[in-house]
Amino acid sequence: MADKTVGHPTGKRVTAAMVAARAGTSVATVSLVANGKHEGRVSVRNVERVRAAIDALGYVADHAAQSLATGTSNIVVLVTPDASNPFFGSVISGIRAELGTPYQLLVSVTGEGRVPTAAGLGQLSALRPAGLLVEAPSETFLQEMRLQTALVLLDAPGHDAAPPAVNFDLEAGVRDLVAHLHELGHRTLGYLAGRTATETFILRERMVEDAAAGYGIAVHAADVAASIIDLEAASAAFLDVWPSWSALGVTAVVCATDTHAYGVLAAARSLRLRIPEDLAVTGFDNLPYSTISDPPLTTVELPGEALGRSGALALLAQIEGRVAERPPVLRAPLIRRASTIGR
Amino acid sequence: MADKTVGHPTGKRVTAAMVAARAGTSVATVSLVANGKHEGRVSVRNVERVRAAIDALGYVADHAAQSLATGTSNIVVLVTPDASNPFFGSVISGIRAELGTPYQLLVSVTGEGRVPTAAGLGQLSALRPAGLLVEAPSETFLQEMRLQTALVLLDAPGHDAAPPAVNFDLEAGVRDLVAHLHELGHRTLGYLAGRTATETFILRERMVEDAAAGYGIAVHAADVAASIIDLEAASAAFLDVWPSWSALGVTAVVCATDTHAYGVLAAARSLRLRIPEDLAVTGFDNLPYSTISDPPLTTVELPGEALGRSGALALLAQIEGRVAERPPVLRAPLIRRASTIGR
DNA sequence: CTGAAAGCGCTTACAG
DNA sequence: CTGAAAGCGCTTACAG
Repeated sequence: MADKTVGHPTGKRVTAAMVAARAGTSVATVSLVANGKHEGRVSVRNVERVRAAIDALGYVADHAAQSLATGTSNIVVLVTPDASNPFFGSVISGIRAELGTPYQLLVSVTGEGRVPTAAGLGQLSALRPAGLLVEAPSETFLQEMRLQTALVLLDAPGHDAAPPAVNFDLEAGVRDLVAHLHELGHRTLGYLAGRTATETFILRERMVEDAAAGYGIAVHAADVAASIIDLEAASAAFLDVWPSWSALGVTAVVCATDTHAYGVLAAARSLRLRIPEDLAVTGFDNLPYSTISDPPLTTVELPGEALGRSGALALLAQIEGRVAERPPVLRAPLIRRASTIGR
Repeated sequence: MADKTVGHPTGKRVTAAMVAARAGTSVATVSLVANGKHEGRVSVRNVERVRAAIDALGYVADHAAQSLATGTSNIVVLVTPDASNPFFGSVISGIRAELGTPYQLLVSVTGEGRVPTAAGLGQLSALRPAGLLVEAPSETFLQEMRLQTALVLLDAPGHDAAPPAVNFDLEAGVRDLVAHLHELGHRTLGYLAGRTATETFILRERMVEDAAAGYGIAVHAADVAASIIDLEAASAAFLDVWPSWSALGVTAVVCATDTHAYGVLAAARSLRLRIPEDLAVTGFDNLPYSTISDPPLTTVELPGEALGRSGALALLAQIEGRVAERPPVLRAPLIRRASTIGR
C-alpha cells in the first residue's frame, strides 16, 4: 500500500494517458473503466488490463479535469455560520457517515455568524459542488442563494418545502420546557440569545414567548453581544442584564443554546446565586457537557448527528436524481436535570 | 448585491468569454485583469471595461478550469482525525482567521480517529490542493504521505523539521502537572488515554510517565476502547478500570484530553467518589467547559486557535514561496482548578 | 468493442 | 498593449 507510486518517479502525477499506455488502450477506454461505465462497452480483457494498470500506477482521475469535463464535482459543501460550537462537530459527523467516500465534504464557515458575502457565494459556485448543505441559514442568505445546485437546508424552520430542509420539532420540546418551568413555580423568565439573525434562534425565542404567554408567564429578553456562540460572551451578557432581570423578578433563564447556558452558570457562580434555588437555567442542544456541568443542565435536546445524517441523505437523493421523500422532522425532547429540578 | 445576475438568465454560468464579449476584449485580457496581472500589460481603458463587465455579470473564474490550467487550486485541506472534539473547532477558527478569503478550507475528516486510506490520499491529491494541514498525524500517515504539496503538520511532536510542524511545548506543562500532583501528596496515578495511535497522545503519556518517575510516582495506564474522543466511552472505560486502580492505590487520574476527564467526572459521580478528596482528575486542552464542570477541571492548556493560526501562517509562507521562519512552539501552561485543589 | 476528436473554461507563452 | 492558440486532463458523443 505504501509503495503505490513505485515504478514511476514520485512527483509525477499519474494521468489517464499513462494508464492507457500501460494497458495498451485508448484514454477513452481508461475513462470508461475508471468510472465503471464499461458494462457492454469494453471487452473483458481490456477491463482487466486497465484495472491492473490503474492499480499498478495508483491512478486517481484529476479532480479539476474531471469536474471541468462533467460540469460538476464530487464536492459537497457544508455552509455553517460557526465552527466553534461543538454542536457543529456532531452535525459534521452525521453528514460524513452518510456521504461516504465518493464525496468530499468541504466545510465553508461563513464566519462569525455572518451571512456569506456575494463573493463568497461566487467562490462556492465556482467549485461546482455536487450539492450544498446550509446550516441555520439566515433569511438574507436564502434570498441571495440561487445556485443551480442540489441544496438542502439544515435547521431552517419555516423552509421545509423547496429547497428541502431538515428541521427539529421544537414545538413539543419548547412546550414541555415552559410547562416544566411553570410547574416549578416560575412566573417570570429571562431569555438569553445570540445576536445572530439566524432563523432558528429567532424561532426559539418566539416559541418560548408564545408558550409562556399561554401560562401567563412574562418573558424578558436579552442579547449576547457576540457574533459567535461563546461561553464567555454569554457570561458577560448575563452579568450585564442580571441586575435589571433580578429587579423584574426573573427566577429562571432560558438560553438559546447550551453554551449560552454554561456562560450563565459561570456568571451565576461568581454572583453566588444558587442554582436552581435562586435561578433556574436551561439550554438548547444537550451537548455532552450538560451532564457534567455544575449543575447538570436542563435542556431541549437537538440531535445534531441525526440532523447531519438526514440532511446528507436528502442531498444524495437530490444529487442522484432519486425521488426524495420529504426529510424527517427530528424530535427535540426536553431533558430534565438539576439546573431546574435541583439534586 | 442581490441582483448580481440580472441581465442574464439565471442558471447560466458566467464565463470569461461572456465577460470578454461585453468588454470588447479577448479572453486573455479578461484573465489578466481578473487575476490582477494586468500591470503594464493591459491599457487602463481595457482594465476598466473588463472590471465593469466582471462586476455587471458577477463573474467568478470557474474553479475547475482555473485549477486545471494552473496545475493548482486555492483549496487548503485540513486533515483531522476527529471532528467531534471541540478542540477541533478552535483549530479551524484559527486557520480560517489567517487563511483569509483567497483560500477555501476543505476539512477532510479521516474518520473515527483512523489513518486515511491510500484511496483517501489519492482523492486529496486529485484536488491539487494549494496546501495541506495535517492535525495530530500518526506515524503511518506520515510515511504514506508523500505528496508534492505544501504541507504543515499540527501537533505532531518530534516532526518539527521537514515537513514543518507547529507543536505544543508539552514538556513544561506536564512537568508542572506532575509536580502539582506530587505536591498534593499523590503517589500513584492512573493515566486514561484514547486508543488512537496518534503521536501526540503517545507522547503525552510518555511525558507523564517520565515526569512521574522523577518523583518516584507510579503510573498505571488504561485505554478507552473508542476510536474517537468521547465523554461516554471514557466514562465506561473508567468504570471498568477503577476497581483495579483503586486496589492499586490510585488517587489521581491524568486524562489525555479534557473530554476524557469529563467522562471520569461523570463516572466518579455515579460511584459517589468525591473529587478531589477521593480522586483528583486532570485533562489536556482547557476547553471552555472546564470552567463550569463539576468540579472545574485542572488541565494543561493547549491553545487550539493559536495552533490553527500558526499552522496557516506557516502554510501560506510555503505556498507563496516565502522564506518560512521556523513555526513557533506554543506554550501549554498548567491551569489549576478544583478537580485537584478542591474549592 | 474501440479510438480519434471535440469540448469543458481557464492561463500563459508567443507573435504581432 | 493585444489576441490567437496551445494546453491543462478529463468525458462523451461519434464514426468505424
